[in-house]
Order: sequence, then C-alpha cells, then structure tokens
Amino acid sequence: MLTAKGLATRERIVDAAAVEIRERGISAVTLDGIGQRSRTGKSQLFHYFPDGKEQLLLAVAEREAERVLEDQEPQLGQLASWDAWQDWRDVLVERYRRQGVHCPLGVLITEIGRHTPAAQAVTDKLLTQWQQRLQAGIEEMQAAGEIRADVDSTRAAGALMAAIQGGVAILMSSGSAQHLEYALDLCLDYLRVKTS
Amino acid sequence: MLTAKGLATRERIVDAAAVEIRERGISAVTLDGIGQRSRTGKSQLFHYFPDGKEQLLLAVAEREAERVLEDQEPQLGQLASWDAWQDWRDVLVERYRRQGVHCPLGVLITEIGRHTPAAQAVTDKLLTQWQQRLQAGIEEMQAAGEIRADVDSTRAAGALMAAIQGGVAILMSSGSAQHLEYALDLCLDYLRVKTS
DNA sequence: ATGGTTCTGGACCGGCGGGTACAGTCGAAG
DNA sequence: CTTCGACTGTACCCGCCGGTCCAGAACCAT
Repeated sequence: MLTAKGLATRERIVDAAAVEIRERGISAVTLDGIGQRSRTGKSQLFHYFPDGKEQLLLAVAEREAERVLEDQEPQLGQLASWDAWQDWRDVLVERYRRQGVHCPLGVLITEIGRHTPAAQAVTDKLLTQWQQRLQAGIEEMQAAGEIRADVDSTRAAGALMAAIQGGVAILMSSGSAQHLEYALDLCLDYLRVKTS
Repeated sequence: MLTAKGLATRERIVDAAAVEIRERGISAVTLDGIGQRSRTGKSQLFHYFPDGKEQLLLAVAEREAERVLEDQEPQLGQLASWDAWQDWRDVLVERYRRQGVHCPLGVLITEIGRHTPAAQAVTDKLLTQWQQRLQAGIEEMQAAGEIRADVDSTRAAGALMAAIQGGVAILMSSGSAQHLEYALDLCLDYLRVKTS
C-alpha cells in the first residue's frame, strides 16, 4: 500500500519526469536525471513504478492529458454563444502559445504511443473526450439557431480537432501560433456561415 | 570526392536508415541496424557522414521532405478547378492512408527538429513551399471567380496546412484518416461558399 | 604497373543508462 | 518498545550504441 509520504514522493517523481521531458526533450530523459531533480534515487523510482521507465512515462502522459482538458475549463463547458466560442479559442491559443515549443504530451505519444496499447489508449481517450465536448457545443448552438442545422456536428468537431492538432504541431516546429489561429478561425467562420 | 560506387553505397545507407526509421521507430534506430540493412559497416557510415548519426538523419529528413511534395505532383501544380482540388485532396488522403501509422518525417522532426537549426530549416522549407503552392492555387481560383475575392488566401492556405498536419497527426496515433478527410473537406467547403 | 585516392571490413573502446541487490531507516500499529 | 512493512541510499552490473582506428581491397589516372 501507500502512505502519505510515499504518495508525495511518487508525485514528486512524476512531476520531475514531466519537467525533465519539457526541458530536455524525451530522448534526453534519464532515470538518473529524474532522480536528481526529484531528490530520489532509482530505488524509489522502481519502488513506485516496478515496470520501470515505460510505466513512469505512461503516468506522466496520463497526467498531461488530464491537464490539457482542465486548462480549457470552464470555457470548454460553456460553448453556448459566439462570445463563448471566441473565449475558448483565445484560451486555447494562449495556452499553447505559452507552452511554446514544448508539447510534453505530443512528444510522449510519438515516442511510446504507437508501440504500447496503453499509451495509445491515453491518446484515444483524450481525443475522444475533447471532440465530444466540441460536438456538444456545436449542437447546442444549432439548437439555438446560431449554426445551420445542416452542418454535420461530428464532421465539424472532427475538423476542429485536426485544426488544433495541426496548429499545435506547426507551433512546435516553427514557434509561431499563426497557423493555429488561422485554422481555428477558419473553422469558426465556417460554422458562422448562415447560408450554404 | 565521390565515385559512382561510393554514391551508390551512400544512397543505400540513406535508404536503409529511412526504412529502419519507418519500421522500428526513431528511438530504436541504431547505426548497427542501419549498417546491417544496407550491408555496410560503421566505417562506411562515418566515411560518408563524418558527423555521424545526426548528419545521416538530417539527410534522411531532406529526402523525405522532397518526397512529400513529389508525391502530390502533378496535382499540386494544377489547382485551377474544383475537380483539380478534389483530385489533389484524394491523392493526399490516399498517400497518407497508405503510409499509415509511420510518418518518418514527422518523427524525424520531433526528434532532432527543435534542437538543431539545420533540421528546423528542413521543416520550415517544406512547410513554406507547400503552403505557397496551395496559396497560388487559391489565388488562381479567385482570379477565375470560383472563390470569393474577400477570402484571405494566406490565411486559407495556412489553415489548410494546419488541417493537413493535424489530420496526419491523428492518423498516426489512431490509424484512421477520418479526421484528415473531415478537416480537408471543411476547408474546401469553406472556400466553395459563395456568399459570406 | 605504380602511385594515390576512395572505399570497405572488422576489431575495439568508453561511457551511458536502465535495471538490480541489499542494507539499512522510518513510522505507525499493537 | 517491539515489530513489520513501507520507504530510501548506495553501490554495482552489464548490454548497448555511437564513435574510432587501422589495415587492406578496389578503383582510377597516367
């Protein structure tokens, strides 16, 4: 089992791993480095994560995935007016602009993502939840007559997801959030169109 | 200098590295593995790439970047009608659907991309060229009266780029090209809108 | 053929990093 | 205060992998 002290240590390790990934990049992350930053050693590390590095990295991925959605609250839950959508857009852009070049989640996924099913599940869950929230917002707007009824909300939400992911990908490699804004705004403009 | 034989060997090495990255993922790529697949040894490897692994990987990245644009020809150069746009879209989706989970370029960039300026330049060049081609196509359509004149071609082309990158990113982690299609189609629908 | 260059094979090295072993220390329950 | 499990520090192991070295084979020009 886990005592309070143990839990705190475990948390310190995950935090340290997350920071280490952000600052040095996934390929430069070492267990020793994580140990040093969290003021622990490999013995603790393997005590809390018996399966070693992979298990630890997975824990970090789960934590980061939760954070992605949390950072969009409360805006993501109140997409019932154009102002609200704009607010959400601004929060999202700002969040990623600040994060800048370092996308711990993306890096984590591309690194361990396609090999282990567990990591893949983390991505799937995040993407699905995110998209559902957007779709719910679109449908709310349709119910209020603000978006044409003939817009396919699944497709639109899916496109929005791709726009976000792509914008962030380009942000990571170029450092500019311009594409993210372009893509987001184009999607929103599309939704705002009154007549097809 | 380089003899014909040497050039062939060099090519074999780059090919082998590209395949190795596709099949095993960047983190599992080793010089020994590349040597084995290309029926060479590390001595040749360092003979043709004195700066070692990084230089080799960069060469692979350059090759893959060129291929990305080549694979879209001739469609990318003839975006002068809606049918042509549709053809381009289909070619793109099919290309990435076939490539499936393995995106050597993306992987390469996220791995060595943000650290070395040389690798960053490869991405920038690809993205810029690609976007310019799209923008030229949009402007051609505008000149022909097929797209509203008040559409900002730079923004639209940028959004299209983000849509593609995001769609591919999701394709890589989920295996489905659905999002890529949604995003592409939404952008094209947006361009097709007659009245704002 | 002969000299010089390019090309190739194979043995070697050094350190880095994930993982293990073990001997403790702490802390709470009885 | 004892006891037992959770917790922690240290030292160690070992396989892997990027990189080096050098001797020799192949190739090319004159």
